[in-house]
Amino acid sequence: MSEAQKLISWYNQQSYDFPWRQNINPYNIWISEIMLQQTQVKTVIPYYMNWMKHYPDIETLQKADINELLYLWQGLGYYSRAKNIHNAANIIFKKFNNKFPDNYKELITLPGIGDYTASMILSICFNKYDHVPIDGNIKRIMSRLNILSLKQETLQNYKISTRNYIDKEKPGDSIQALMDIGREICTPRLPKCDCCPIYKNCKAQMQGTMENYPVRKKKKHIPHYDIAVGLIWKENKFLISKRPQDKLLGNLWELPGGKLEPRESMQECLKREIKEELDIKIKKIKKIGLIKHQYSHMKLTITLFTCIYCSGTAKPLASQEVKWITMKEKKSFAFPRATHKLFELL
DNA sequence: CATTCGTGGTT
DNA sequence: TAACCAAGAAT
Repeated sequence: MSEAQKLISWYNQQSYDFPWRQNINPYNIWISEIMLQQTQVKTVIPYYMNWMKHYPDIETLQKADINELLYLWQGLGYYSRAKNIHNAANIIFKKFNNKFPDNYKELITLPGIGDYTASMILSICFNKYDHVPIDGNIKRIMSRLNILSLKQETLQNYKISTRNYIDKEKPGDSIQALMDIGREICTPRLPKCDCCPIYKNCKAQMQGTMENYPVRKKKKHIPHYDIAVGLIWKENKFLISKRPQDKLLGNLWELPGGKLEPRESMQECLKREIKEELDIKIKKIKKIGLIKHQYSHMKLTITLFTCIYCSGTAKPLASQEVKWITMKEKKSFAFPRATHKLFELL
């Protein structure tokens, strides 16, 4: 029995029944694959269920409002994924006449779909053999099987080694089997080699050096910033502003404020930022509390103040949208996690 | 090719 | 508990 056949036979004995595997079609797999990018299965499941309830197909999705999509995406992270899905749905519906592309050339042109996702859709939905999806799980498995050095860890190398484990009749099942092994068995730490159907081929397992692969790159220093933000009240409403589309947390709403500059107090910072961004003046600044929040590439300490609107137009100089809303109305806007943490201080 | 994109789980 | 990591893509 070939290695690929061993995998298939192992896969058939397993029972990982995720919602996107219950009715396999390009739309379902596409949405699940986008959500699963750099995101754990456990986290994705409730978002996926909710998404399918609201947008069961491409036609429903393409005519949806991006703000609604973002609202459902709240808390998932990497928010440009929602924007990309929306744009891609429009392209599929209009340019491809609502027929999901079944070839690499067209798939790869869609926003948010890269080599991995295109190959995954082709393998699972269309049972195509000629494109091998390489993700973090498969990299880890192949790196351990072949004890690859940092220099050998190239996409092409991964694809070549992975081919040996793909059954020509059932490419989709082969890939899913590898993903399941990577997630459940060949884990980054404490891999469960006893349960692995292909452990006999694994050079790292022979040496007992599994955790050394894949080779870790040196970590980058993560900067830390202090931020001051304000709940600016006018009557019973406060001000929120929409973040620019193509930057961090694009299209999400937040409380106005900004980064502390050298030799500046937090209160001075808040006044300056609000003057710069919105051209308004405030009074009665009072500290509420602070939260810490970590992104992939920076750490923030955000101090929350309340204050009273004094004068000015509240016209955003940076040309992003602003709104005065009541506390009740805030639950119909999409905010990033950090802003939700700030609201919890109240 | 290195950075920039979030958030929550895990050790 | 700080560090690492998760079904990557875009720039």
